Amino acid sequence: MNTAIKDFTFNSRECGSCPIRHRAVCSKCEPDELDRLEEIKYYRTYEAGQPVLWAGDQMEFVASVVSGIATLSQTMEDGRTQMVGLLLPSDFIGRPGRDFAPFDVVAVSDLTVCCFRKKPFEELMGSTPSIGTRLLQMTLDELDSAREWMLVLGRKTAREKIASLLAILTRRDATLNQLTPTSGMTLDLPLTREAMADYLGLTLETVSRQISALKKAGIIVLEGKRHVIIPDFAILMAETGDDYDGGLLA
Amino acid sequence: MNTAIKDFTFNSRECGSCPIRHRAVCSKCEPDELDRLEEIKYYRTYEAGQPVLWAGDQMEFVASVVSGIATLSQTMEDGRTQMVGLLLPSDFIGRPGRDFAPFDVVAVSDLTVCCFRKKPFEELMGSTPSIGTRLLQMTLDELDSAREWMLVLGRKTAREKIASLLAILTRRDATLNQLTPTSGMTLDLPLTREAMADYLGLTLETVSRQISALKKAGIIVLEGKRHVIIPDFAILMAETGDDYDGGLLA
DNA sequence: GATCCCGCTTGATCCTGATCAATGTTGCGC
DNA sequence: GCGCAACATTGATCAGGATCAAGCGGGATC
Repeated sequence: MNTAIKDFTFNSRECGSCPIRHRAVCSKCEPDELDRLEEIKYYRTYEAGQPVLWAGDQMEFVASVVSGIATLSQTMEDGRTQMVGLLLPSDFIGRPGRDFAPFDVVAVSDLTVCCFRKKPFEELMGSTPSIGTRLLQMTLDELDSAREWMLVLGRKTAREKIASLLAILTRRDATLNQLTPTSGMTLDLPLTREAMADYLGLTLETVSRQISALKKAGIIVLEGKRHVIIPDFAILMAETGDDYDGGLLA
Repeated sequence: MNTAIKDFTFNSRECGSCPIRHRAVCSKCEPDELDRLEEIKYYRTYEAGQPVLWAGDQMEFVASVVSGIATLSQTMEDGRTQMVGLLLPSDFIGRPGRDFAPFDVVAVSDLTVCCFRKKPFEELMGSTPSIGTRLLQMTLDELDSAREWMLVLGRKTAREKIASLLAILTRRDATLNQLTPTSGMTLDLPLTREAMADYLGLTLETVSRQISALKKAGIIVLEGKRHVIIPDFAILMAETGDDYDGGLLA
């Protein structure tokens, strides 16, 4: 049985120590399978606002976000849209074994993705079980996040929704940059008010009002429209409605 | 490479032709790996209302629903709860590679599950890539359903939510029983009004009112509280807000 | 510097679904 | 058959967030 690649994912940045949290194709791992990944690898860039995939499109690659941000969303005929996922650096795009994209993928900022041609990637997956295992773990993570988000959408108030979003973005940011502070955190909002609304199942006016309310309450400090300072992360967490035991990664 | 088991899942009912939609461990497939599955297999039954797993519990098995219905849900400290999944016969419970249950699993009706001890199952998975591939596909399916449900929770009106739920339950029922009609369908609601409310992010009163409204509009016919007749599935679909092209499995 | 546009904020009002409350229905144990 | 409990329906009122509308601020373009 082939276990050449022991740990990795599909992002090719920062391959120093191949930690799981980097989810990086690690050039230090095992050379032979990696060479095959390298062969089928290429980069793509998108400008802010550009679509990457429309729901129903044929997918001829799987990919990993290298830099920038994309959204995964669904739109009804009458224009109501719901974001179903936020793709940040190290996130995976694509479905091995599926031919068509199930949701719209749109670049929100300038975006670079590291693509692997789908056919050969699937073949490699078939011969390297650890890739499948890794992908299963990542998919289970995504499934858990999606289900947690269902609680936010179905049961939380507007204020709790905003607090939850800020908390999640702050956490993702901190783990990506390997920070572990608990207070005095900072966050550059990657989304417009409208995009936040689409993520939270609200209108942009409500988003704006609730952000103002959190600001007035001193729970966040705004510098400009997008730069958020969080004086005390625990206080923000208290607004989410979730129980919180103190760690950043609770 | 080991490909003994070509297609299967983890339910052991109706193994006649081993179609993907049965998701059955098919005793007609390949004997050697199946024997190993049989070795680590056992059944459990739960009464209606009984918990199967609480979030945070150690999981020592993975399982597949044989008969009955269970729910996957999350509850906030103040009691607000959100259902994040409905487990019907053939659905899979468990996370290979994870030790703790992420959500509550509760039997809604009398429930029988077919369990596999987790450790040996994971070992079998490691040596039989097709199991991992199959599980990845199933997990991707669940992820897509979860994301579709996010649109329901975030953007649909109460009436659309009810219609969506009825449509989904009807479809699942039809595919499980291999029916392919398009009209004159019938559905026995497996859920109380409260459970429906928890699934849809509504209150039970709103669920009741909207069901009455659909009844008054002739979109559904009720016999008793739980038995629903759907005179025209397309008309029901029109109430969901989704686009619908005519097939039952659109 | 003037203008425009986009993203955002704020205000006034409306409406959907929540909440509170009473009543109805069904099934079960006795 | 009676009483009880769980489930369900219906009504009255309330409130949170949507909708409609006006205006602000800052960056890009001319």
